[in-house]
Amino acid sequence: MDKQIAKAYDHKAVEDKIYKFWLDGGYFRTKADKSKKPYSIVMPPPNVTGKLHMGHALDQTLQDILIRFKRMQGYNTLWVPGVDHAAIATEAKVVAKLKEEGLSKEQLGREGFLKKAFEWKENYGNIITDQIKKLGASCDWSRERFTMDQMCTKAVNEVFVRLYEKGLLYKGERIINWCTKCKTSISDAEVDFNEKAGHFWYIKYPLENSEDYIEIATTRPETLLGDTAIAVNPTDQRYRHLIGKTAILPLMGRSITIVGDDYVEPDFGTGAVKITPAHDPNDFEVGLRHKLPIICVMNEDGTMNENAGVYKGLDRYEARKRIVKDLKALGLIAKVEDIHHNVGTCYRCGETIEPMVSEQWFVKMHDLAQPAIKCVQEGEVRFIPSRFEKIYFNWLYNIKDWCISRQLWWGHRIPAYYCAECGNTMVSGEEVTSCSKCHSTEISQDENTLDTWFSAALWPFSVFGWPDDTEDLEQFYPTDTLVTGYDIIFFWVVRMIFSGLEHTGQIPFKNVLIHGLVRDAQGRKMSKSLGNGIDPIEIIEEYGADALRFTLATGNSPGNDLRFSEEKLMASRNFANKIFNAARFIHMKADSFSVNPDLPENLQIEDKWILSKLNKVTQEVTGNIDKFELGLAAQKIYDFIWDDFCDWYIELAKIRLAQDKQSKVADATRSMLIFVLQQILKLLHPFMPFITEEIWQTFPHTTALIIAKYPEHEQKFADFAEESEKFEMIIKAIKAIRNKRAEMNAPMSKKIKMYIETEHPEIFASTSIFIERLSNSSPIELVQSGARLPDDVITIVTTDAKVFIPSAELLDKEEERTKLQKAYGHVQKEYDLAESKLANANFLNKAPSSVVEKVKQTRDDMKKKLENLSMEIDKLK
RNA sequence: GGACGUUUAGCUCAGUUGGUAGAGCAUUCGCUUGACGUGCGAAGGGUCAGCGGUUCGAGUCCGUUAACGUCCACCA
Repeated sequence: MDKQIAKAYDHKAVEDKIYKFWLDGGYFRTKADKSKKPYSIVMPPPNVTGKLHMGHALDQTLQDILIRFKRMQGYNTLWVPGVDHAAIATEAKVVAKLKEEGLSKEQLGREGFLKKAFEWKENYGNIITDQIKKLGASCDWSRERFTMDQMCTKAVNEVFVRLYEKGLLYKGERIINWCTKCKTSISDAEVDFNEKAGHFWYIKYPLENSEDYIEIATTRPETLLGDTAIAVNPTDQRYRHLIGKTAILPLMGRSITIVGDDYVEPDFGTGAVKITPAHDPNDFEVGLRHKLPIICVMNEDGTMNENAGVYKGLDRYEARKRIVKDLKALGLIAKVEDIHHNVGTCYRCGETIEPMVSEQWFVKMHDLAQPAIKCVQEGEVRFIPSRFEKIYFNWLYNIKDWCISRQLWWGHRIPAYYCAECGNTMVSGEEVTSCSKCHSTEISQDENTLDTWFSAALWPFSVFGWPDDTEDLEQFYPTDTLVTGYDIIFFWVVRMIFSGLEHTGQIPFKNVLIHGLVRDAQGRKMSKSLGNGIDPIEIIEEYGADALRFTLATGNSPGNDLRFSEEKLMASRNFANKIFNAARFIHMKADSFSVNPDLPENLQIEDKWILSKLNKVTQEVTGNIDKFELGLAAQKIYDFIWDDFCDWYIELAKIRLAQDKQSKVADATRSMLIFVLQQILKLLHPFMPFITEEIWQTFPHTTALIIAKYPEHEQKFADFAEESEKFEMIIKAIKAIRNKRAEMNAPMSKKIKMYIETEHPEIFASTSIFIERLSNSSPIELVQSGARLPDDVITIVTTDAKVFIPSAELLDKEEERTKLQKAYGHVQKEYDLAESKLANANFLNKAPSSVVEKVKQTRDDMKKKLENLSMEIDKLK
């Protein structure tokens, strides 16, 4: 630190250097060590080809605060970093890149494509980890994992095999969500419902052997081609007689039956529903109940297939237009309504989802969900804030089977093998080369890959080498805290919990700290399409990682969204600068002064005051962090540093040092400055690691700050409470004098004369130098009640003292009297309130005695003040 | 349709087991103070969304209403 020249903190000169220092020192690396209590966090893995956004920055900051705090408390801390292969997202990016080169997936073939994808991963995979480092994340990079590395893949295969053998996995034809753009199935959780404008077409289906029609309404006329029934509610008088009858499917001429089913709501639409089991989840269920044929009329790319008759080959929307036109021509369109309805879209690409019957792999969820519900109900896993438990339960109570197969190449290939000879299905973690039944070698592996979240669900234990019985697993699993946003509770948190319980028999983590979204200054969600995203790296460049971290950690509470603003960032940067300058000052005054690790014996009252405050803030901050109230903790440290330490203690120390540089008192003050600064650096380190470590190292030290012991509550400091309170009287007096001076337009540059009347003359006498300097007064005179004073004095009344300032020339009696009367009114109100409480027998009986004592104290104080004030008001008459 | 969140100073937000409200920014006034103007000293500004209840006491707990927002389900 160039303490002679630099007046402002330069984060650019510090952050990379300090990060390298930590890395070189191996402070992030952890060994399993049974003699120490473990504390572990597994990082939610960002997408391997992604870029750091503010959401990550928040997430990582919170984790790093917890890890650094626990590390300093002496825990054996481990923070495991890693990245996710992000199946759809990455595959889509690679496909887009290939397209630029005039290539397609299909042209390259599976192996060729995967080669390209791995190249892509190698090129871009480090970007995000480098960015995480910029934030100061103290994770153990020697344990960095990738969801598709060998270790994780082993876990994925093991889990697949176990679930299969347990009968919890099945392959079957079910209705799934199909994205025609990504050309893959996606799970229910991956469908976003967006309101879109559409139409409601009322279509007449002729009844067989009749002139009559039955009218249905649909938003997707093209699915008509796959209709295999019409359903009505069995209680519906209008249609009851038609149940069991047959209608003719328009355009196709097929006979379809009319069935009765409770699913149909008589009041909606026409009360009759076309049933397309292959293209609607509800219809699929109806189809199962009535054993209806399933006719799929669409291809994977959203064009109509051979079952679509003359519409074959047309895109689904083109087919829709043609079908409507043709129906119109036949006079079968009764009416068309404009409507707004919710349309399922792909969460990745935004394309309208096509529900479609398809053969896929599913995880049976019911049995897996039960222990996951229980462990949260019983408090084994705790959500912070707890309201998210409700959302968690709601999802699990209504859970449906999880479609885990994806028609992608980038991901874990499903370890299922099929025999071409006998059709046998074999599931194995090892490659299968011959059939276990017929010994044929005509074996092919399933072409599909697994949902990204399938591997992510195993993350908390796969990173430790599960299913092997590793030291890491034993020491660090279950992990302590998972930190993540509320947006992926369903995708991820739920699945990790049931997976952990099922496969390891243990919960994956004890606490789930949920944070909100980072929004822009207008409160909008940051998104690529809006272009309102703020790049954390640019912010770090301009303001520093410490400032960014502090901004993200303060002024919000768990689970709530936070608005990102430049103003807050500036305030955080200014805070860093404030600390830097405090340290610079201490270097100037106490450099080469070796601090005695034991505090000096001759502590002054102001020393005891700051130690008492420090002790209190230490205790509170530790409690707050333990309760995940990181924002509160940061705020308290901020206030202590800025207000108590910088604005008061350092100012007091200046006066002490100026008194007599050689004295023992001055030596003690120098010790104190260094001691308190060091405690401050420790307290703040988890929040602002770079600047604190940097300053720490400019003072004599035995260890790096990152592993220094976090301050603890000290009884010897707590014992200073009484004296500390006495010193508060002096602070109050100084504040009151300054206040009055400002009011009276008596600038601080003008020296004034003061007399003080108090019941605590010894305190005021011993600290008179502070009062004189900090309110620019000539030596104060302590006077007794009733002492003779100059005629025209302004009086300042505090609880503990009356301060008289002779300043006839400044005094406007009338104005002064008005002010005093106003003050009297305020005090009177406070007094009355206290009095009324004390007159209330219920209060006296029921309120805790400490509260009663406090109120009594207030009443007495206010009474004294009132007396003083009224005397002064009288004098002014 | 169901659930949840928010509503506190001009703005953005804190408020830890209930003990008559705080910060940052903004505004106004005063400071060329030997760490820092990215600073120092001060001031103004709030019936804590409305109503009702529990309590000696409610921003804090319960009920209800309103506005805004989010999530889940989903109507063919």
